[in-house]
Amino acid sequence: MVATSNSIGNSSGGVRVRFAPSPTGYLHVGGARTALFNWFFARRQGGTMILRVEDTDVERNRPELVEGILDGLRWLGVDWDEGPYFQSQRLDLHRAAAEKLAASGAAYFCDCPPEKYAGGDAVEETDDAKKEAGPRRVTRCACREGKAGLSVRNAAIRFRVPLGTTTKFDDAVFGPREVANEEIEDFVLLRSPKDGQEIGAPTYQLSAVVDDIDMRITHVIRGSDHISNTPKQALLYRALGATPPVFAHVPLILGPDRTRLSKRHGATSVGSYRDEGFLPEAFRNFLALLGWSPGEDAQFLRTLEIVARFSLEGVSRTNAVFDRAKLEWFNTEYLQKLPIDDLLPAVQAELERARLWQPEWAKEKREWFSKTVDLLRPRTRLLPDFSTWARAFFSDSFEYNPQAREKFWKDERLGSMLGKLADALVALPEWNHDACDHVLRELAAAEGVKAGLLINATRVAIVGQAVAPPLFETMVVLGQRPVVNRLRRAVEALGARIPPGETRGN
RNA sequence: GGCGAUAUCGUCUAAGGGUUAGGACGUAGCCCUCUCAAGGCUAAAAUCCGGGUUCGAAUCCCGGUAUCGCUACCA
Repeated sequence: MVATSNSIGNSSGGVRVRFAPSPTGYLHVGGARTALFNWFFARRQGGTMILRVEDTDVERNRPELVEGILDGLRWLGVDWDEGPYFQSQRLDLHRAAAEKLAASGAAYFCDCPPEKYAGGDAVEETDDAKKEAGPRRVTRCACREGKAGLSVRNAAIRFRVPLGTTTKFDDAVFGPREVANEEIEDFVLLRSPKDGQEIGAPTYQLSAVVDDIDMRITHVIRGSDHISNTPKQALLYRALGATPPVFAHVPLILGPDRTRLSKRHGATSVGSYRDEGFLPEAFRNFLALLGWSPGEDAQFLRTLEIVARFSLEGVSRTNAVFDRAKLEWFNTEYLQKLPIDDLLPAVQAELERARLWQPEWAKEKREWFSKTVDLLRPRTRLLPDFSTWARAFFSDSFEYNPQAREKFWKDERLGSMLGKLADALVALPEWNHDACDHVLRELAAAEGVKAGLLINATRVAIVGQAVAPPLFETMVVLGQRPVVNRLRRAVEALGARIPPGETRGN
């Protein structure tokens, strides 16, 4: 066992999983999916979710990024029961483990230059001749057998991989695996001390295993890029006297060109999807189905349903391409199908962001707000649509969409007709769908034009868009006074379009 | 180069010896219609290649190919 003095973890059994990001960048979609799978599994099993920040790489760490990663997780709806723990604060535990391994002979001091190991095909430090012949072997240097004159003071500690045998582990996704130990290099546990340092820094392999043991992790769910590291870790577990956890490697997420998802493919950070106005639950649903299948045809799965069905058996072994079009489809599904009360807070946040929000919409005019959002949502794709495309529903200050004017304000008679429509509407004693419908169609008949001409022109006049909900429902939520005012404003806009004294051809 | 994994419509996937190989996204068309969506209907679209095993293979085995991963004193 590892030192228990500053041990974490409780004594109760049950599933314990962790998400362990390193703060070298933002939370990206691959990490988010890994976090999500851990979380689904923990929640499904009634287990414990632990967050651990793997910040052992002093060179690349950016501590200021940690908060952003946590924000991304919170937005995703991934919560954790323990942590965040920081590996940088647990170095003593890791070092103690390395020294213990060195003392027991499971590890050894090595002062060879790193370049010797990099590239990995130095057969033996002595003869170059053998490089050409035969299959390449993993580097084993003389330090392994106790090199003479070795200065322990500035040496690294390497794990002494036991030769002549094989290392096995079971993967819940990929099945049983076995590798010959000859293929496993004597990886570094503790880096050589930097100038002025008393003792070196632990590596990922060491820290991860020591912490997983100490935190009593039962299931390591992580990206399949770690599958090749796993034999090393299995070896470490045993050398430290611990039983390896269940490993579950989930396939990687690829860009449309089938290479690993990266900045080149555009937005890869979770934050950018939040900023674009995706709903977290839609994003979760999309990510859940990338590399996992419930085994039936269901696509639209609320989070609770996913948790209820999640199992490691359903995880795929094939890397998956991130398909933005499908993500957008999920978002429109949620925009349309969510119980309206679940959607309202998200729309409110969007309107607040756009400085369009009126507090009364959450109080005495809540009913109106709910109806309006419900009317708008079938035509929205992203949250900002509510404050841009649908701006006229929440503000008197809006502009006429140029394409809409072009398309529906062509007819020269429109100026006078919209004026007459305003006059007729202002006289209406009751403001409802049928009354508006009746007035407009009467006018169209009297003018000898199709109702559609007037309907489309009116739509542009009152909401500024060519695309909007059905007109009479729109008029009802907007209200009588605003509709009349907007029609009169449109009459002016239409009049201004044609300079006085000038006739216009077709 | 070495080691490993993976391979079903363009994409995500279902089927794990016997199915017209199913669903979803996207695409195309039709219906609906006051715009545009939504919705409904329809269509095109796949078992990487080659060998085996078997009465029968997408499914099991072998080889090839492709892709991805690892091959750091990064994580």
